[in-house]
Amino acid sequence: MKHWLMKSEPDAFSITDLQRTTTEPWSGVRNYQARNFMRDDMRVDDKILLYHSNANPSGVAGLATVASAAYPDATQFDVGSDYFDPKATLQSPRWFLVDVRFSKIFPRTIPLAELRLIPDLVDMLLFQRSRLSVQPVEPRHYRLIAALGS
DNA sequence: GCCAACGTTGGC
DNA sequence: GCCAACGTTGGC
Repeated sequence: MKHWLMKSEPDAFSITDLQRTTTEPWSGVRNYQARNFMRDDMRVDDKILLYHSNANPSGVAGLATVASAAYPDATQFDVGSDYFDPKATLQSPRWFLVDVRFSKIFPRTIPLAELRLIPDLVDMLLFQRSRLSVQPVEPRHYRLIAALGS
């Protein structure tokens, strides 16, 4: 099983929103590397750290799981959507997503600034690739952060 | 709101 | 294929 970190801006879609909808198509990812992780490497039941960016504070807000295999992101075909992509076609979709299932809200968000101070997390990809919104997480990093949020 | 980091686009 | 210009992300 793989472990992931996925970001959302809580003003747009927070972990509380995910709790309410239970399962959500993770639409709007428009970065090729992030797409490739979802399309090629994610499996149902993989574990996810849900990260809030542009938040107060930014940090890991809770846990989720992968709830589907990858499939085309419908918003790429929707002219009215912010995520519309004129170069995408039904025959050859450019953007893919997975469904994400709520599992837990942390009692408090673990702030990025606090994660940076934890010696066992120094090699987390999050710190070097701060703009990658879907990224793999080492199992030991996942376990440590999940424990912090319990 | 500022700005650094960095991913993408497009001319050549 | 290189790289400058540009746009976006995201912390603060």
